[in-house]
Amino acid sequence: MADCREKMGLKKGPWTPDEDQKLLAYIEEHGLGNWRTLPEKAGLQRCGKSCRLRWINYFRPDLKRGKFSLQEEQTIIQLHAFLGNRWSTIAAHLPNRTDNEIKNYWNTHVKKRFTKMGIDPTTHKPKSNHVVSPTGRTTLNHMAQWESARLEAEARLVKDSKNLPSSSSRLSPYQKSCNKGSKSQCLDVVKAWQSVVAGMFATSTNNSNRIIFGPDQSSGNYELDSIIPIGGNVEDELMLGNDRSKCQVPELNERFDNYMSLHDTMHLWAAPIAENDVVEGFPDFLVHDFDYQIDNEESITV
DNA sequence: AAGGGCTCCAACCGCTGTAGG
DNA sequence: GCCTACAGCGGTTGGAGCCCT
Repeated sequence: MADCREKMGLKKGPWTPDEDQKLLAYIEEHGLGNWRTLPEKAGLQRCGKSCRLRWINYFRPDLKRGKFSLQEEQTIIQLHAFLGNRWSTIAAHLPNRTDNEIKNYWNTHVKKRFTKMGIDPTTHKPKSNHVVSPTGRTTLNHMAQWESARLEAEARLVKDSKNLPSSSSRLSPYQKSCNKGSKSQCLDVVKAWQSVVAGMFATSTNNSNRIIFGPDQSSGNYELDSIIPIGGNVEDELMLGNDRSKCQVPELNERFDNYMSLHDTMHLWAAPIAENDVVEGFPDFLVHDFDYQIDNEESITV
C-alpha cells in the first residue's frame, strides 16, 4: 500500500457519515478491488489504506460488534498463549471480529487483568523468574522455544495449505472467506500445534521413518521436509530416564521443554485458588477450566 | 459546574511479505 | 536478482467520552 503521505491534502482522522456513505456506495456498486484507486473513483479525499481500514474494521458485512462474550475472551486468551501478538491469526479464529478489535480488547481489558493478577501478559505466566509447578518440574522462560514450536506448527499449516487448490493467492482473508462455503476454513494453528505435539510424542510403529522438524542444512531455517531417521523409544530419544542432561536429540529436548512448559502452565492455572486470590471480574475459566472450544466441531483439551 | 485524569477504540504509521514486470 | 506496487500486519496515537474530585 502506497503511503498516505504521498498525496498532500488527503483527509485524516475520523470518518464522516458522508465519507462512509461514499465508501459504501462505491463498494456496493463495484465490489472490492484496487484500494489505491478506490478513493478517487469514489470521490473520497482519503488514501486507499485508510479506505481499506475503514471497510475492514467497520463496514465488513460479517462483523459482529459489541462486547466480547466470555467464550470469545477465552478463545482470545488461549490463542494468545499459543500465538502471542498475532492478532490477525487470532482474529481468524473469531471470524466476526477484526484483528484491530481483538488487539484493542487485549490491550485495554485482558492485559490489564493479567497485570493486576501478577501475571505476565506476554508469557501468560506469573511474574517470577523461576516457578515450580505442582509437577515439580521447573518452568523457566520458554517463550523462545514456544515461538520456535509455534512457527513450526504454522509452517506445517502453510505447507498443507499449498496442497489445497488455490486460484486467489492475493485475495484478502475476508475475500477468501467470501469465496468459501459457510464453514470457516480459517487457519487453525491450534490443530497444527496439536499435530506437532502428537508428532513429537506419538509412539511410532516404524521408528526408522519418523519425521521430525529439523533445521535445513543449507539455510539453517526450520524446514518441515527435514526428515531425520531416528530409532528406539521416543522417551529414549528425548532423554535417558529423567536425566535431562543426557538428552540425545537436543531439538527434541527443546520441544519437550515446550510441551512441558504448556503442561506446567496449565497445572499452574488449574491450581485451586484461595478465596482472597480472586480478582474481581476475572473469569473463573482462566483458573479452573481449560476445555478449549473453537466451535461446535473442533475442540482441544489441554 | 469545571477541569483534570483516565479509558477506550478508531485510525494512523511504519514495516514486511509477495506478486509481477 | 532487482524494483515497484500493493495488501496486510502489529505497534502506537489522538481524541471523544467518562469519571472523579
